[in-house]
Amino acid sequence: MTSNQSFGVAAHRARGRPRAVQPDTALDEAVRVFWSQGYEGASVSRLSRQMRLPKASLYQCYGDKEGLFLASVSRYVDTRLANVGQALGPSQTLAQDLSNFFDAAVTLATSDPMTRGCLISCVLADAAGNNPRLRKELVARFTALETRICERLIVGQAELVVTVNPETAALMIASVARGLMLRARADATPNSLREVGRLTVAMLCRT
Amino acid sequence: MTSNQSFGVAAHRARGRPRAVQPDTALDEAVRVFWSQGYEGASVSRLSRQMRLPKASLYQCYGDKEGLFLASVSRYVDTRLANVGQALGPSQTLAQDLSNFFDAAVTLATSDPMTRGCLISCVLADAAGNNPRLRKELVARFTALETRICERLIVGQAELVVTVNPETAALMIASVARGLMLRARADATPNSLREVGRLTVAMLCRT
DNA sequence: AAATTTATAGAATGATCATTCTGTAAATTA
DNA sequence: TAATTTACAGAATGATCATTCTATAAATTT
Repeated sequence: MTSNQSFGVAAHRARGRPRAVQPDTALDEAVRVFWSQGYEGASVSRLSRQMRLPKASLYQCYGDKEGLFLASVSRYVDTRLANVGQALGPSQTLAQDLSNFFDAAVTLATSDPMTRGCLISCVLADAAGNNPRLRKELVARFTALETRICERLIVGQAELVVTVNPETAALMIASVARGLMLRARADATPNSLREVGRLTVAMLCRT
Repeated sequence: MTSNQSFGVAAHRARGRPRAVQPDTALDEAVRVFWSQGYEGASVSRLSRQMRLPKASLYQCYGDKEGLFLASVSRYVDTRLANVGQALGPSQTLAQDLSNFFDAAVTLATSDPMTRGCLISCVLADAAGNNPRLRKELVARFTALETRICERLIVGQAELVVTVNPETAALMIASVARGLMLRARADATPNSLREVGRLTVAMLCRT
């Protein structure tokens, strides 16, 4: 009994020779290559080899290197950053949710020495310097996180120490998180970074 | 009456044909190229052209591209980051010095649209992913700032809201500053970033 | 003035870059 | 089974990469 390979219930298999690897699995490898090598530093040859996807198929799927990178960023957001955002809840107190948020970010940025830091804060931010499309992508990703944090702050506004502007506080929290991602790129210990998260929460929330 | 070209009073001019451009002037241009293009994204041909320094002279001076980049980072620290660190004083209250520090960082990161963000936080951090020497440089530059902030906090410890660990607070302040640099890379307005600095200071210092 | 020294301008080099092409393999459809 | 469709494996392409070489220019020293 063969599986239907995640197609819909009544879907037929696509015509032609099937792919040797699942596109999502291949993208996970692309994420790792870009994350460690940077956008310009990652060669298509290396990407193709590590993804185990032939160059012709790679260009068929993603158009060009920039398209592959943008797909990798999306995959990274969906698979690696998803639980960082989910930690914001609201599920517990604001202080607890924010602590979980920082802890999840630190764990993501420090768990694998080959992929330290954050694909967005460390790699996309560099590539955004001279590439309008990548800069637009960076703006979108940054704004999305700030909006998410801001909404959580508004829900729990009574738990904030003083009447701060939620938008400014959200940008401040996002800035701390991004600073931690950067610091993780440079051999910081997870514990030292977690302490920064705890301090930030302690200063923002009522005891 | 010819100047002695910034050599010592009794120094003789060096033998051989003199350079067409001052090395420091050339380095300022290299800083701009790396800052906007990234380390891997900046080609030696472009660097040579924009520095108006022939490739042969470039290699004679700096060894290779990595050496030129490290020299550019040093130049950037000395010329662009100097006043950011100096803003920490101590010259006024802790709150005022920290505010000036954040403001100087924001001004640096937003004043020229061709060179948004920070050469260290946005460019060196990316290149540090797979290059041990550049990672070591990143660690050194990051640590230097944190040490500088920590010393300032210890001097003004009485002005902090509560008894916080100065090292953790220093890392937190540095993280906010780096997060602001990243956000500046993505079209943030100077004012929104300055507000984050003000909020951070307000939370850390006694009114 | 002749010899020496260093920089210049730009061509040359070999490697690697992103991208495309060629021929074959593996699937579906008729 | 024959025709069609899509992917595979890897060579080919032309551009660009970092780096070096060649020949000449501009300075100092003797």
